[in-house]
This record gives sequence, C-alpha cells and structure tokens, in this order.
Amino acid sequence: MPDAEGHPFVEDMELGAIFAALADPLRRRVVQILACEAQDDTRLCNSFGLPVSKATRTHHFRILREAGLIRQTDLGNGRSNRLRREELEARFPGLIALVLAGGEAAVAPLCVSASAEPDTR
Amino acid sequence: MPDAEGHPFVEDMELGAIFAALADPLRRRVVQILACEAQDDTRLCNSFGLPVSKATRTHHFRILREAGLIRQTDLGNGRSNRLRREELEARFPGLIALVLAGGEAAVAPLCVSASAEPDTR
DNA sequence: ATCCAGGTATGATGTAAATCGTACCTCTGG
DNA sequence: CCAGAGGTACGATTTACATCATACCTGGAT
Repeated sequence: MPDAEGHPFVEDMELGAIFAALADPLRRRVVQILACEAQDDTRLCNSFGLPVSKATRTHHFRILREAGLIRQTDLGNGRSNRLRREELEARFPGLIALVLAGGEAAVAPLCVSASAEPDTR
Repeated sequence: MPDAEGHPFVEDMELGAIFAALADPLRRRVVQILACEAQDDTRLCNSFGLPVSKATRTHHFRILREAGLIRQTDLGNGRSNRLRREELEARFPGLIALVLAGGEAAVAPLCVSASAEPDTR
C-alpha cells in the first residue's frame, strides 16, 4: 500500500490512523502549522519548535507520514514536509478545517514564525 | 469541568481527547451507529454488538463520555447513550460527517440492527 | 424476597506508544 | 577533505491503554 517512502495512497488512508496521529498534541501542532500556512508550504522537520529530541521528532513525523497527513521528500540532508492538502480534502473533507478549529495545540505561537531553534534537548 | 456524571461542557471539549476517543475502531463504531441513526437516538451500552467483555465496554463508553462525544443517562439498571450531536456540531463542525465518511469501522453491519446479543465473551 | 440483566469498580496483565541516548548516514560549506 | 547540520535506525525505558475476571450495585420481573 505505501510507496517506497512510506506514503499511503489516498484510497488507503485510514481514519483510525489519522485520528491516532492527530490525537497527539505535537503532531496536531505540526499539521496546524502546515495547514494555516499558504499553499504547498514546505518546511524542515526541525522548524516546528517541537520540544523533543531529534529521535522523537523523527518518530512523530513518521506517524504523520504513514497516516497520510504529510508528504516528505528526502533532500539528502534535511527533509521537506508538505501537507497533503488536496488529497486529504478529497478523502476526508473538513478534516483540515477541523484540526484548525481545535485551537492551538498548546506549545507555541503557531502560525507565526516557529523558528528553527538549535537542537536544545 | 465535567458535570457530576462526567460530561464535559461544550467549551471544555478538547480535540485531543476527541481524536483519541475516535482512534479506537470500537468507539468509532459506536459513534457511527449513533450518528447514522435518526435524531436523538438512545440505546443501551450492550446494543452495539461490541466484541468485548462488559468491563471493557464500560471502559470504552467512559472514554466516549469524557471526551464529550456521548451523553449518558443512568437508568439505575441500564444506561442510555445519546450522541451529543448539536453540541459537537457547534464546537467541531464537520466532525460527525467525518466519522461517517470514514466508512464502517469494521466490526458488523452498522446502521442496520446491531441487536443486543447475550453477553457472550 | 429473589433473581437476573445491565453497568460500574478494582485489580492484573499484555501490548503499544512516547521518550531518550547513541551510533550512523547524507549532503553543504569552509 | 573535514566538520557540522538535518535525519534515521536501533535499543532501552517508562508510561499509557485495551483487555479480562471478579466482586459488587441497582431496578424490574417473577
């Protein structure tokens, strides 16, 4: 079902996995940030200000990717993250709006610059 | 925040708890059944055909109640369950439609009679 | 009064999830 | 070429969750 990089096809996305992914405040925050940015925004994993270690960050992005919420592109160094907006809207209309409606997933400013801080922690 | 029976107020509902509750296929099924029935449908906990023990069933209904998805009324014996449809729609518009859009949470017929079977298991 | 059906409460148990440290890989910039 | 930044992989730990069995409570039917 998933492609080589672990992205499920739209028709294989599961609501259970989506909900499980969005149940975590950190992951929900990532989606919120991507969702409230302009079209096709692309950012690196470390640019979300997640208060966890690198290893844990990778873990969270994997969950998001495997649920189908984001599409990741390997740049060798760095990895770009993009919300799968249209696909999600087609398969689960209203999902993204809902995540946005949930209010800040309490961690930081959000739409404003979640600047990439050094790898503290 | 919650009232005496453990129901959160609309304004206290949290998207995280909602998503966590709906991540489980059994609980999602309960919500689907309630959602696709007519207005203000009320059913007992054992009428959903959940393939788990009584204790586990109680557990799942507690999660649903504390997330704000259902409202339970104690009847002494038995306990009626009702989807908090309008309140949910006001707070998280599109949520219910989304759960329905997710397709059958693979367990049984669904909208058709999930008849109350004897307490096997 | 009894019994039973529907639920809750309380542990116990097994599995899954979040977290981290460390080691490693891949590009880019001196 | 070497150092460093961005990530992944692996193993360990700790916590949360789904599950059950058992004991108990409440109201309706017999």
